[in-house]
Amino acid sequence: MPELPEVEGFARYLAPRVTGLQIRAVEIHCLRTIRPLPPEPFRNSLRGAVIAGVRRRAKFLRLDLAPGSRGSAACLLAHLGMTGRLFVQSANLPLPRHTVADLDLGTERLVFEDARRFGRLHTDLSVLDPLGPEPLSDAFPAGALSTALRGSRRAVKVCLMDPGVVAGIGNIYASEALFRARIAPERSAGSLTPDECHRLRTAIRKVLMEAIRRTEPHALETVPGRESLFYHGNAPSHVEAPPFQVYDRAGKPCTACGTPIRRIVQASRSTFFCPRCQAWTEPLHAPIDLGSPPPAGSSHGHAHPHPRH
DNA sequence: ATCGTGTCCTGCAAGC
DNA sequence: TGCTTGCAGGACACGA
Repeated sequence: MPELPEVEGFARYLAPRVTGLQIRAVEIHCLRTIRPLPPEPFRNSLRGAVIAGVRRRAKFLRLDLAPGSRGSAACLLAHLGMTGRLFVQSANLPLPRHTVADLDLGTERLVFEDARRFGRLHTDLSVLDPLGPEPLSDAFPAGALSTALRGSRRAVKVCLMDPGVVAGIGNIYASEALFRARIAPERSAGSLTPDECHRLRTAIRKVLMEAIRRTEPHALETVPGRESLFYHGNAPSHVEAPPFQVYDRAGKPCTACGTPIRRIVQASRSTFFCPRCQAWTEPLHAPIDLGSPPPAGSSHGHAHPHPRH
């Protein structure tokens, strides 16, 4: 699944390859991908436009279109969903099996491949409006996180995955950041102290920056003709597994203390954590059941007394 | 207003 | 071997 670091990798890979090229035609192979627009206005708004640059916002890839060029759209936004890839291949090569859309750029073709079809294409910038601060930007100051979490009774892990709180943190890096910050994922977001918020913010930036450094552009380049995905869980066998400390490591020893990593389910998503390093320091609560997710409607609220008061 | 859950979708792995 | 089942996940819709 492409998370923020992978999307950043795509932006860096694509920018030098498509900037300055004109979109001659747009092919939509899966209508779902461009919902809710009907396909014709979508195609027309892009046809003739010249790509002025590529950048990332949250997990969106943003292809800016030159203002003076034909086409009414200001930009093309791509969200890769779970299995999306955006890459350039020679126009005379056959399209991959799961191509959902492609742009004719002359001798090159920009291909959007997406096996599970969770990805989306937009020309409407307003989809970016509800997004919270960019975790790696200066607009994510130390106080921003504590302000966003204050008063929330939701679990901090669930809050981190809310794009309105911080943009672009997915399931993998939410678990990884909480481990780095040594904060239990089930803690209510509003119960975090300013110091814990500061630690969490530092951890978020650290895990994301390290992952961006790991993302190898040439791994994105070798895409045409390759069916397998390079994301976690689908990487070719010669690619080293990402050095996650807790994600997908249930039952394996914690890299810091050796305690088996535990998996729980929060908001229908897997959460991984070390029960010792991320020990719950709030007032007494019922022990967490080992290995199995908490029963639906469990007494979560009762088990965690109000912090303070 | 806030929060939790179900839905979309398909490839893969596990179990029978 | 071949089938069924469950799981993975971001964003969004919807109900409590």
